[in-house]
Amino acid sequence: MPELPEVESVRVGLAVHVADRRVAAVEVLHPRSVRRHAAGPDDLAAQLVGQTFQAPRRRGKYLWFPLGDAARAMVAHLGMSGQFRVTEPGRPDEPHLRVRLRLDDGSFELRFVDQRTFGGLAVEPVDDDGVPTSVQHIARDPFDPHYDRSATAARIRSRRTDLKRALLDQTVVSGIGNIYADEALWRARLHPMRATQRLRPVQAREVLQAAADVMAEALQAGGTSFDRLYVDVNGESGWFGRSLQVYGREGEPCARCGRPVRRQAFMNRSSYVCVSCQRPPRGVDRSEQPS
DNA sequence: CGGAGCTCCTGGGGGC
DNA sequence: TGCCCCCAGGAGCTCC
Repeated sequence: MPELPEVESVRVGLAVHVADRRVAAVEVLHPRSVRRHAAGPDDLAAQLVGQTFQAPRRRGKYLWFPLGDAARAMVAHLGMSGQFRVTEPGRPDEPHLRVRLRLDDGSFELRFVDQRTFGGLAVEPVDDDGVPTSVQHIARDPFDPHYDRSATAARIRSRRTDLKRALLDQTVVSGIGNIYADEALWRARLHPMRATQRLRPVQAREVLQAAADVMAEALQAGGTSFDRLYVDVNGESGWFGRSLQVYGREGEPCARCGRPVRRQAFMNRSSYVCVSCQRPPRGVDRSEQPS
């Protein structure tokens, strides 16, 4: 699923194609994909046509394209399955094509394709820092030059919840999803159910550093795939899951200790842990269902 | 306001 | 072969 490294790959790929391009026409093929644009599909199109995209920006998993008027931006979230494709006009529509943007004189198209429609596009005002309305509540991510790891660690420890929940909370630290949360926890040898308030400061800092490291490595490798839903902006499958040590590896030996990786139900989704390396806190069964 | 649970959505896969 | 159910999960929303 697209987490920070995947979204960053898309941002870099799109920068070449869309920066300084003018929007000639917008066609919304599925209203759900623009549901975050409160004024509706026609208004979205009207606000975009004639505008020029500036180089795309990103915070966490949000991507946005500042418009030439510098007062607004087109915000994009890929959700579970969103993709951008840059194509020539006339290429057959993808089965899950949701929004088509014709750029320049119509010589090429930017297509938003999204099977599960968890993602979407909207046009929003930006604040003095250029951050769109719907992104303002999102915390800075570990790649942000103003990201403060110690402050983020303190914020995690001030929460009254378990560690994985805090890592997934985009208002605490952004960009981390289920996959990189599991990877970071494994690297830091911390169990997902550890109480945030009982963590030592160094442990909170270490799991954040592990998250930053694993995401940087994934970005280097071109993002993570294993779900062919994700392709880069030109439709080429270029993402690899090779750096994942625990996620999706139920029953396989832990790369550190050789004991089998376990899959545990957590927050209505899956967590992959080595219960030998990642000691469960008291009260949590080491074999099954933590919550 | 913080925390937790619910819900949106679609296609693939397993079971029968 | 066909059908049903479960699963994947980001994040906004609601409720307490």
